[in-house]
Amino acid sequence: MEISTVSDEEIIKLWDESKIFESEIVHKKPKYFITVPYPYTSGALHIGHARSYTLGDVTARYYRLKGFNVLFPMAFHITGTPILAISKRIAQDDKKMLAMHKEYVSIYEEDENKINEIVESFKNPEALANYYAKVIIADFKRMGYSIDWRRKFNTGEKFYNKFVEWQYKKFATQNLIIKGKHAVYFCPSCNNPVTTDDIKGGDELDIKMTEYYLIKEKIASENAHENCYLIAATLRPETVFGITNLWVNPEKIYVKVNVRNAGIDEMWLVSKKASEKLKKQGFEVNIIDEFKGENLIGKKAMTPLTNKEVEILKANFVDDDVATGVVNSVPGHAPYDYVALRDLGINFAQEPNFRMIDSKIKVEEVVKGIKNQTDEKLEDVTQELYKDEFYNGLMNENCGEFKGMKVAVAKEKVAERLKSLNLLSKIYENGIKDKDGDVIKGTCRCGTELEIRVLEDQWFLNYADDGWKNLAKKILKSIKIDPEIYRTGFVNAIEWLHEWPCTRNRGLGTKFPLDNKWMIESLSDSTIYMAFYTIAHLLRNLTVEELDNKFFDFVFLGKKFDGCEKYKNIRETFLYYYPMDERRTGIAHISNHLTFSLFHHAAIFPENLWPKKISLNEMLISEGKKMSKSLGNVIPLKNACEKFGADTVRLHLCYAADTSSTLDWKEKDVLATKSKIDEFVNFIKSVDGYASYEYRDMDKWLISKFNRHLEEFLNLMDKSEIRGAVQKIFYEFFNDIKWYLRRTEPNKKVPKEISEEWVKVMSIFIPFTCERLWGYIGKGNFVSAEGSLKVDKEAINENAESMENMLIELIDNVRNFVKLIEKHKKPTKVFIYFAEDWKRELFSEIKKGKGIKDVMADEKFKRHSKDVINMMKKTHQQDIKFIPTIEEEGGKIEGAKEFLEKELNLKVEIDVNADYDPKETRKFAMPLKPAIYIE
RNA sequence: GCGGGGGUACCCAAGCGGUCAACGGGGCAGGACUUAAGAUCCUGUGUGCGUAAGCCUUCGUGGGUUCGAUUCCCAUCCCCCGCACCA
Repeated sequence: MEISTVSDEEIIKLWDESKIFESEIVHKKPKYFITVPYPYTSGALHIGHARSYTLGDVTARYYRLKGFNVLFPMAFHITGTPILAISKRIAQDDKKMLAMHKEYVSIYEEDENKINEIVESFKNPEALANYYAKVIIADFKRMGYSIDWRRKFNTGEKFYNKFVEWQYKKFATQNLIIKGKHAVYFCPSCNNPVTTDDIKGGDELDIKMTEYYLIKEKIASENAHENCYLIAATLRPETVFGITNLWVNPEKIYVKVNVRNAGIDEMWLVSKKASEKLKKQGFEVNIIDEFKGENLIGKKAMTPLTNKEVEILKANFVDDDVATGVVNSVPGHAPYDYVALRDLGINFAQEPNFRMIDSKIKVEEVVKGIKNQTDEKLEDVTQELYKDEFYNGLMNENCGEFKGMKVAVAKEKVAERLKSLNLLSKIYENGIKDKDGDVIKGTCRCGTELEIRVLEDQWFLNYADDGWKNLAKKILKSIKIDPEIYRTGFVNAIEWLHEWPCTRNRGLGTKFPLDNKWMIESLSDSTIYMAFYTIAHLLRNLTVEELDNKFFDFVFLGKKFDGCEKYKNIRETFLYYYPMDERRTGIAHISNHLTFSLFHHAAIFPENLWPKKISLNEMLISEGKKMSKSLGNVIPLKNACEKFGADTVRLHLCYAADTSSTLDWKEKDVLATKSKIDEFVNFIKSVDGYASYEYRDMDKWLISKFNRHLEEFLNLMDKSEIRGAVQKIFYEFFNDIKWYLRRTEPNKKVPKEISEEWVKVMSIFIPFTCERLWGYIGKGNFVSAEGSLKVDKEAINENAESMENMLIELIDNVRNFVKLIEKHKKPTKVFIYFAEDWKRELFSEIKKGKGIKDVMADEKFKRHSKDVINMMKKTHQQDIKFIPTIEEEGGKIEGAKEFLEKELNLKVEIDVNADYDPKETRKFAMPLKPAIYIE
């Protein structure tokens, strides 16, 4: 087949057949193992996904071209609830979900019936995952990704489960997994915990739960033997120092309940509704007595830490369905309390502990304009005051040992203190207050309002473990981060990570090996799977039973067992590819996935197998806006490929922005990239057919330029500065080509060697185009399989480049003057003069690093002292690379005389001795910068 | 508030102590080619001045360090992202 004319699709087929992207051990060759996170198979890929993958593929191709044995694998993530949630909603005939997936499927299918049939099949989560995996593979191939597909798998497959189980058993033996309490959203009618995917509007709304601190305030009881507490709920435990009274709603039902706390029975007074919530949130609660709130009014309770008796007052604004229905009144710092007391006509400002936080904004000031406790503005001023106090406020002398502490710090400290005195507990409420003070509560997709339950036996990865943290820090020290600016992100992430709940009640993936009722959470099963890639295809030949702990211990850690010989090649394969040389992904993953990956590598693998480099890129937006379904500006990857061609999409993703800035996908710019590729094709084709011949000067210049750009290109690629690399080898070299063509017209012969090398390098970015061109220029095999790329350093000719540069600048200069002169008369002739020999000698002195004093010692310079000082001021040692003789300069211009005359439309007179110099312009001439006179 | 990143010409965007009036792309204007359009190529594109190698003012704003700052330091204003159990 004539490859020079075939379509992208046919090239993909040829690549597949030739297996050039399948990597096998080659001991003589250096290897390069690069991965990009596997996609989640719940929908079609869009152009935003393609950025990381394309940069990953470009890197893979780059190293392949440099002669590395590259492994670039891919798999699919199906762990977690989203796929299940979609299936369920499709099964329930959810219109929105159906429409969305019909749209996705219609990207790939034309026939309406077929589309419906496929979406119908999505009722089965497995079918959904498989379908999208299939189309993603097609998309990746269409994009020309050089992936070794033999290693693909999905995270629900048995052999992968075995691998993850092995990993978690390892953590268990290292005591890195702990068990504890964890609050979750729970749907009472579905009878299971829910995640974002099950919450109505969960993907758009920010549904969160509110964590209330329960503060136990001792209250007298008829029974002197029991410990009885009024349980006030607050978001601000540090304000206990400012409590002047308590609020209870007289109209609502309250209860006295027996709560068993750490084996001790206590009596709590809370609203009846609160008692039910407490039960659900893991408290052992028995109702002893039930009464109206008014029964509590007038009684006194003791505030903790300060041990002050305060009175319970009535307040109708207290909601018995929020937390406990008992509220601390802190008028000095809570506008609501201030206004409520003012409404009651109670004077409280005399209380010695009225003010307990010093900050700029004062409660008395913010409430000035507030009419009464139902005023809507109260919410605004509360937020304003709280924000100021929290971030800028300091605890004052009323706060005992906490005096002088920042409020933000004191909040934690006071809570800890109360906890240690057994005077603090927590309760969770559905929803969090938004900016307007409205509580947005989570509702299950089934329509039921969610409640909060506290799970007692949730499993956590204990990232707070000091030993583990230190290992993660150590790994970070040794790993390369590109661009380096993101390193602090990792430092912070490692520092802040603590217990991470790593199990879920539901979802696809791997069962938690220590407790089979749990599933491993989706971020937690994807931390060291890069190691799995190296051997995934070999494991297919084994039975699942064989993949036990011994097996993985041997393959990954080298622990031998009887019969391990059989798996020697698997161990060898792993060791050949590991450690991973590079992981490429978006910066959004720094705070979780990537940092988890560091932790897990550190815990499982020996130091010599830790990953070597993480390369990162920013996100992508479209025409200045974030891509989102609601804006309808999501561009499916397949559509982009069809519209612009995969090569254009690839090159544009590489060139349109630096990796560390957001890439704005603008159609206008994409089209410009496309036409640049067309230009490239035309150029390479125009080269065809010329045999090698004696190089002319301009050929040497072009070869020099090419090699210089190539050298810079290699440097930039090694630093993952892909945009800069493209600019050098494509855009800048293109400008050189244009110049070359102008200079050598009409004899448009470009050295064939350059076009070959150029096609090779460009195949990294635009592989389809280059594959065709490779065929066109008569090379066999695939350019994508080429494994050599060398800079011909010998060919880089600094002097030739400088001389050509002189010419370019000369033209510029002449044009400038022509513009000026044209206003007065029509120029016809240009005289060119060259710098006198003494200037050349002076340059050579400067180049040697001589100073003014050294130079002035010489009589021949002293004569021109004024000019010498001037020149030395302007000219720096490092700027002087080459000092030609007058003859060389003259020769260069002479050789280009015809060209100059044509370009400038002037007669050119080369006056080496400046015999005719009416305005004495020769004095302006410098080495490599001839002077000109125009008339 | 904390943490991170950033503010560069009409727009996007590189530069991160001297070669910078500032790479590259887009746009715009003029020219070549063409019956025309398109494509392609060339030229120009901060301002004001100059028939001669320059001068003036400019890289958010205001200071400072330096022989020299778009680049370093300080202050200040503005924008974006993260602050978690969500993939």
